[in-house]
Amino acid sequence: MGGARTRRMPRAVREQQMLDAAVRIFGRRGYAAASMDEIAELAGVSKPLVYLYLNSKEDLFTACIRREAAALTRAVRAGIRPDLPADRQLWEGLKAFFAHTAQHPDAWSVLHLQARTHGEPFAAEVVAMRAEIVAFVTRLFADAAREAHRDPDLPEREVAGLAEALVGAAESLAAWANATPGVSAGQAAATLMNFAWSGLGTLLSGHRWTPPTRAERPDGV
Amino acid sequence: MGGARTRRMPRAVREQQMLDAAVRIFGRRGYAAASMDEIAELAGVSKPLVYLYLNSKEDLFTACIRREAAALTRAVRAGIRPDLPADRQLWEGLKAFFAHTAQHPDAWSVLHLQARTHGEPFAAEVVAMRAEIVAFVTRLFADAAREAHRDPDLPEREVAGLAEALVGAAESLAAWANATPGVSAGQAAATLMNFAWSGLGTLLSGHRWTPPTRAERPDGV
Amino acid sequence: MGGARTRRMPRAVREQQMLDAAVRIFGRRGYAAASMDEIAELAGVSKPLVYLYLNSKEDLFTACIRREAAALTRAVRAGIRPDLPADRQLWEGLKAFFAHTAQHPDAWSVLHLQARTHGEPFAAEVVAMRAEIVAFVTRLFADAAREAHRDPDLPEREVAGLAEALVGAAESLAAWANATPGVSAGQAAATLMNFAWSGLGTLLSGHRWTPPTRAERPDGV
Amino acid sequence: MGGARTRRMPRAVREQQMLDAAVRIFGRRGYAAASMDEIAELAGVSKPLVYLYLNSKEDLFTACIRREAAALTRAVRAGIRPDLPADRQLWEGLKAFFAHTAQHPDAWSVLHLQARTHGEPFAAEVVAMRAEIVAFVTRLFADAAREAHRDPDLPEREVAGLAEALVGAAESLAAWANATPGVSAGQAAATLMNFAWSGLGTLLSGHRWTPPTRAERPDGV
DNA sequence: GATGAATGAGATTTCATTCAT
DNA sequence: AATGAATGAAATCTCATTCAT
Repeated sequence: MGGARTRRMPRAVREQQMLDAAVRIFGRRGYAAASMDEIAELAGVSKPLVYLYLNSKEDLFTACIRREAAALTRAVRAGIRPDLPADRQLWEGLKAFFAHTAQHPDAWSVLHLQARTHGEPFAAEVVAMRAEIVAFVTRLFADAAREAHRDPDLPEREVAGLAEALVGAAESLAAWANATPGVSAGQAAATLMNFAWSGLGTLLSGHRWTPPTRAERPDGV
Repeated sequence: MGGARTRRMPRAVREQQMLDAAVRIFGRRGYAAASMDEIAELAGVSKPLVYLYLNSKEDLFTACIRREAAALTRAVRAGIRPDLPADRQLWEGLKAFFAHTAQHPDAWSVLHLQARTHGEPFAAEVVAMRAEIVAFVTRLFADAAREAHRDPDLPEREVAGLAEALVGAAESLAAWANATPGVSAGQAAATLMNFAWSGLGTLLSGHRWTPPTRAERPDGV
Repeated sequence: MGGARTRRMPRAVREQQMLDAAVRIFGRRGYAAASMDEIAELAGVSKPLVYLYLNSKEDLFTACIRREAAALTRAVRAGIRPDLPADRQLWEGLKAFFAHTAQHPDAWSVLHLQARTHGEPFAAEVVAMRAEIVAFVTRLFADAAREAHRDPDLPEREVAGLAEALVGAAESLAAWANATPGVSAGQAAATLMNFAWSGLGTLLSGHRWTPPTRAERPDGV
Repeated sequence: MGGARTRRMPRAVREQQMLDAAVRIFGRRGYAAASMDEIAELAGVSKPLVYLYLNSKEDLFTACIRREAAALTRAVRAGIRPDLPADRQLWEGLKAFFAHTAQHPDAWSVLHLQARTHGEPFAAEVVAMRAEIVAFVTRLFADAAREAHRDPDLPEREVAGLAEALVGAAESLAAWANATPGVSAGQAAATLMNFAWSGLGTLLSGHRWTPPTRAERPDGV
């Protein structure tokens, strides 16, 4: 009763402990370099139990990715008020994103680095999550155009590219913010908002940067 | 020269063949999953020779990173005319970057993905390369401010963040352009220029997006 | 009794269910490849119960062998009328043997194949059963000699060899009859009777095949 | 030079040593219970070398079966003079068979017991070898009929059954002869010849054992 | 300059078996 | 009477690395 080392726990609880340990090890060592021995030890159980519950190293990795992808999207969605204007929604979403990745760096490593370094089965899980976020950002950009009462004449492909760029920048800044002491989630979000929203506004007002014509630089790549 | 199966070649040539093979395998399988057997076979030599020339798996990986980081920075630098205005310099640099990563996807995978998923010794090489590029972009931003004859009142930390965001967006777009059929290096560069340069211009003119005050959202994160 | 999933049954019944499952798994997979997990699942009980009742994998295997050896000898004995002449007794015994092995192929596999591929403890059980059958056949052969009113001058060792050969042929034909569609127990028995009883008659009448003398083949093995 | 423990030998030699060890261990322990560790140790090499040369446990087992099946058929064929009459051919073949199995009991165990206890891939190898031998015996039986200038009126299926029975009896006697001290290959062969050839002669002369009619035993199985 | 032969160490995975309820 | 939770021990297999020539 109230003892120190808990033995014999219900399966659901043990599974979460195992996933916690696995995310930490996978996030720090990478999939291949992570050893099931180490994960089991960190989870405080024997290796056979990990296999009994999670089946195989691949299944364990997949379970980690799924859990953390769900947690991240849940966190971002929870930060958003759909009734606010588009810029405010993006701002809240970015803040939630940077806050979550800062608080769960190993999980972020699993999603951003480790899962992508391996074949389709794993990468596909992350691609799905990313697609959801890119779609959300794309919708916000369209809303912004409507709110500005402009017919922006931005082709779909370009909007998709812009959303890609924003999400990519966010992913990159997450790593930067984590690695640079003194940079908070709010600061990272503000930097990105300034960059992105200003650029978007300029584009919507019809001003765009155009590459030099071939006449000027006939030797272009 | 001449014969069918070339044996006995000068060391420098053999080494490059080994690095070629290693970049391909490391880029596709990842560091841990790559096997020295496979690399040696692809290089057309025996394993002991790989060890004789490159010492160990770690050293071989480091040599790959160094060679490809140098190749990438060389390619970007070669694309730039320092006498042109800042926007044109950035445009040329981005075009060169996207062109090089598209032409050498395995090398880009080694630098962008594989090197980062492993401990300090490897990541450090890439960090150095990235720092050089970020510094270059930061300088361009400052040049742009001077050219606009504005005292932008942009604190250094923010400029660094912006450069970081731009480089991150570029890295992300490189993967996107490689994976999306029909997107050329030029198009990826144009998308990014629109995003970044327009935003930068707005910032320089003093307009900036500001987060809502605490009064409005007292429950903020 | 009555409900869908029967729980809580008397020990004797549960034990037979376990043995049924074990015979099937052991017969198909072999001793070592059979897993206690699979046996427990097929028996519809939990693994600890199997251990509670049958003690260990070895004990379980031994119990299977014993039960099936007893069942086979019982079946053969039940087919025989001791008051009939020797040839008829052999005929009935063979028919019963082929019928039983055809109806219980997994049990036959356990006795004929699996038990023999393992060390003394298991093989011994089968050896005992086999010895009983060989002794029975030997007795029949002796009876046949007496019935024929001949002093056959067959040394004991040779009779034992003949009985051994008959039983071996029967075992072999059992597998053949099981594997060859359209061969019934009666046909297998008839084939063997023709082979064995005719040969025995010839031997009893004093005609025997004699190997060539050394003079003819001085290089014999 | 002329040292005690030989290291560094050509691959072909090492492979044979490994097969020797594997046959011994597989023959005594069975496929599943045999451990690659034990085989490697008995062969005097490290485990990785076994895998390098023989690929996997399954491949190693298959290689054993193939080698020993080839050796056994070669031995039997070498013992036969095709220009002799049928009975002499059978006699020589049986002698060679019993001599070979007596001299290589582990190999015989691999072929007769272990290979059959496992799935198709392995059993198939032995089935092929056995089919060859059964075909040879069938041919001899037909030759005997021709030599006796009889039109035996033996249906093919029955001849096949007889050949099966003979081969089965031989297989069984091989184990018996190995286990019974003082029984030589020649004695085992003589016992079987007496049994088989006499029976065959009786059959060829038209006398056959016929089962009782249903009228006599209406309750037959 | 180049390689066939060989291995120590460690990876994932499975299994028979027991404890606490 | 019965079981969910848990494990020690060992299996197959792979890999980076070296030796002797």
